Amino acid sequence: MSALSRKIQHVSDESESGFDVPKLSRSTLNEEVYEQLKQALISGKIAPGSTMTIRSLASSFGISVMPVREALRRLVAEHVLTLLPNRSVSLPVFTRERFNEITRIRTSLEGLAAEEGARHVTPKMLTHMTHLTSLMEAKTAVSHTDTLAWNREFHFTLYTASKMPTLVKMIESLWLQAGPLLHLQQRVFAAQKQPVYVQHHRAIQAIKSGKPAQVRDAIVGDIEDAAEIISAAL
Amino acid sequence: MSALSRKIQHVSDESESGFDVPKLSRSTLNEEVYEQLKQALISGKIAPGSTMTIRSLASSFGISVMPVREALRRLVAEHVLTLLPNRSVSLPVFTRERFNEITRIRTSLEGLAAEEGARHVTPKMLTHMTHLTSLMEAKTAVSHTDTLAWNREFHFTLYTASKMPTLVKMIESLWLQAGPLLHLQQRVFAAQKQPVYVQHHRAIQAIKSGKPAQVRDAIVGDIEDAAEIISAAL
DNA sequence: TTGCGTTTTTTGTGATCACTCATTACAAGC
DNA sequence: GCTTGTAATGAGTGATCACAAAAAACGCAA
Repeated sequence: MSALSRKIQHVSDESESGFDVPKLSRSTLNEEVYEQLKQALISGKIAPGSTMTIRSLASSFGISVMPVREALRRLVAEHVLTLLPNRSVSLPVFTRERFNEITRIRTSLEGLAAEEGARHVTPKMLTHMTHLTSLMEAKTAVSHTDTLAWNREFHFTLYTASKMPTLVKMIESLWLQAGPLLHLQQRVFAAQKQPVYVQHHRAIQAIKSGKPAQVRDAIVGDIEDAAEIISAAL
Repeated sequence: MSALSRKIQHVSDESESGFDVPKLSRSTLNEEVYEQLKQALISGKIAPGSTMTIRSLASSFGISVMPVREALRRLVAEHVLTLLPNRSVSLPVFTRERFNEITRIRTSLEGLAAEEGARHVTPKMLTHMTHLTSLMEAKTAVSHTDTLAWNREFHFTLYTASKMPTLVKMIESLWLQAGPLLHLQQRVFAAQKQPVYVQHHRAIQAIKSGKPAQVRDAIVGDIEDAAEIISAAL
């Protein structure tokens, strides 16, 4: 029938924070397309500046235009894609101004999430974060994709602990917007013989000693360190 | 034909083709529906917690289901409406936790926008902001809707000056999410014999004396003052 | 009256078709 | 040769239909 199959999937259960959402949800085609496009974006498979048409995407997915339409509109609403005056969508090119703006917003929001998250981190989360950092620093050659995923989980474990779901969603949106550039950072990081995530360690230590403000500083530093690397390669 | 008519609207007057004036732009139905729903939301016409069906909205608009669908999905993507497990949408009820979260995010983002905007405000913008504030403080009885619109314009004039478009869009989204509560604030404010927008004056003075950090403080104070009022009435 | 299983209706999702606008190609005219 | 009007193609928008799942209504038995 189609390349996309209807599956039953778990929707972020967030067990300890006890949020609303139901345990099971059937995925729709437009959600599948949305996820696929998201993956394509963060893995850099889509060239910035390129426009995409509904029909071509639909035919390549083997489905009709409607789910593609909704997925694209959703990404536009999330500021990941932009709507051209022609009403066609494109992946915007990242200017240095836009990158700097996103970075400043990120330091503001993720700083808040980190400081507030630090107040609610459980010991289990902390060991998880420590584990993730050690994984990232392991000498064994790992794929950039994995490292990126670990880094992401490190940050969002902390952010989710803040119990500010709206804030976390906004940060996710920002990460998605910056998506095409994130793996660029990873490449540079990996070029160093042994990448050391100094700010991660600072954050972990600050959490242990119960200094939320220092956790904020560490996370902000982490973002700015990465931004510097990316900005140099832009 | 339909309750929503396609309108021709003036967009810009710069005509490079000699004299012929108005550039024409045709709005789509889903945008119309989106705007209508937005207006209904910020004017409090939709009860929090109420669910809305695509078909009923479509029939009341006199159009087919598709534009309504897209408009609703867009509002969901902007976190204004929520998607229930049934896949129907509803206007979420505002818990005190959610309101506090939104307020904290607002102080963070609008503080940034205010501080950065203060560095780029033109004299013309400043007089405009002063004028808006005096309008809001005028003794003559004005509608809450007007006051709300003036307040909104005051803030966004400052924010837009920051030249951070992504940031401004995110703030707009937050205002929309808080929309149903904003006119609640206005009602309380109007209950005072003569509302005085202290923080507005502080902001204006700080802009004049070139102290962006103080502008930030004033705007943050404005948000927190309003939040206190709303929180008390929640 | 209450509880439960069945039927009917409602509702969201996706496919297909028709329509309009934008863009391009092409050709006629200056 | 360059410009301009016109046809052709492509692409987004919206209407209608079909389908599946959820909700509501109903009926029957305890």
